[in-house]
Amino acid sequence: MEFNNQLAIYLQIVERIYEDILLGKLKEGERMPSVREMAVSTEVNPNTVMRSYAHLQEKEIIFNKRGIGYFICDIALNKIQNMKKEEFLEQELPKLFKSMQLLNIDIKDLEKQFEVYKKEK
Amino acid sequence: MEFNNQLAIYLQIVERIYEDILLGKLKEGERMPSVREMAVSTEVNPNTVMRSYAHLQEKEIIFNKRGIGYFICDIALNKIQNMKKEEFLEQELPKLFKSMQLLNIDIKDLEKQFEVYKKEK
Amino acid sequence: MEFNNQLAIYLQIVERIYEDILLGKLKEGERMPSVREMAVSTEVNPNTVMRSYAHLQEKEIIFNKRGIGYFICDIALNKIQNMKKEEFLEQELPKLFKSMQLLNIDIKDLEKQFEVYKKEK
Amino acid sequence: MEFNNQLAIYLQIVERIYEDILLGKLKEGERMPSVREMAVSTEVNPNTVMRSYAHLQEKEIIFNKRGIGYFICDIALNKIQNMKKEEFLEQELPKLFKSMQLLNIDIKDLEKQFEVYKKEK
DNA sequence: GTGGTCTAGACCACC
DNA sequence: GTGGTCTAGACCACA
Repeated sequence: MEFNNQLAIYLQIVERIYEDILLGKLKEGERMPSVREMAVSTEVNPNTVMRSYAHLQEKEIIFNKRGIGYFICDIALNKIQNMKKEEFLEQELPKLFKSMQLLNIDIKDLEKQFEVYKKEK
Repeated sequence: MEFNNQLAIYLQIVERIYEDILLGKLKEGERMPSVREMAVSTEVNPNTVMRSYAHLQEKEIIFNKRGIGYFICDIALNKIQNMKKEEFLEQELPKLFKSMQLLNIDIKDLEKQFEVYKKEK
Repeated sequence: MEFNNQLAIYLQIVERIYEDILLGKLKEGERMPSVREMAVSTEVNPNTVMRSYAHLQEKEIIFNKRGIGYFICDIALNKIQNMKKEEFLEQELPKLFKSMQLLNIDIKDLEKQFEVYKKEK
Repeated sequence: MEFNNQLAIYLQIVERIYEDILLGKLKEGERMPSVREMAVSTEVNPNTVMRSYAHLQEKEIIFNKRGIGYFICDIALNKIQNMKKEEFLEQELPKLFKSMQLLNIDIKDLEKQFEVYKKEK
């Protein structure tokens, strides 16, 4: 897995797990890869993965069954959607609009770009 | 001045100066507030302001006249506009579009929100 | 059986057996449920039950007749009572008193609560 | 500092900090010892102290000023009192009463013990 | 000076 | 096999 330098690795792992749940790659009730497995697959120290998992457990996205592993909570998907939506509305959007005004960018420009983006994917 | 804990204080100051230039509050050729003045007005350690100014100097947004102070470069406005546009296109937009797809948000929703935002201001 | 995540499962099983003996649900000389039965009834891995039984055997609360099963020792009740009393006096009480002092809770408050508790049961 | 083996060291440090706040040894608004200082005074690895502090920050008992240190939140005392009271009422007390019934211990016995305890201190 | 992150490696209890 | 904790040591950004 490739990491960028702006955000702590353990948080980038968290973000990727959020995405995987949003995209249905990880489903509620399912078992997470073990700490060690995840450490190997992401080429990261197990401690770092542990930190990601601890963070997710704190946020009640996953929970632990002793000696067995981590599992995705039942309300995980909904919780993440709400969290992300709030983040979007309260942080991303205001920042976006501010940038647009400062740079005199029109909403029409965005539309075009978005079409391009969707086709690329 | 109020700071958010996610970004280094010196960079938050830099951002505010960028904005002030974009909005014409600070004009090319003008003298910047002295480090000490700025430190007082932002309630921050002078070292921190110094760091902001050094950063701006490196980016050739401001320049220093020894013993006199810092002044805004002639090409500052244009430079910032380009920098911000690039940042917008290469970082903000992709992130925005990704969020929109993950959360099933339509570009039409954005338009409405933007109208609201413009009226509020 | 429902388990709490703070204490090892095998120890929670041990605790429940202690209680059953103290309450007379399990009597001295009686045969314990087999490891498999217990595993089914508590919805736990047989290894875990095995561990509980091994723990109890080590404490001389139960003993094993090879090929037949586990039986409750003759002095089990008395032994558990002493163990629990010691635990109560040396660990629970000091912790309780410390909490009471830190939180300014009076012994009178406890009395009232205890009356309520006894009626509820 | 002496640690017992039943609870993670970083949580024992957390507990001691709770107590210090409850006892007024640490006051709201005050700066915490730096991570390194605390590590030396408790004879523990700085990482472990870091973990305690991160935990306390998560619980909004302390907060961080970048480059300066950790400070005790304004509502810390109240928050801890509530937390501890809830813990006491919902966990310690039921456990206590259960023990008392199983062991036939009277509330009068407790009173006497408590008097002894208070005199010792 | 401050915190924050990461790695490597060890050890442990538990299922 | 699972997670959890701790140490030691390094490196970095920040005030």
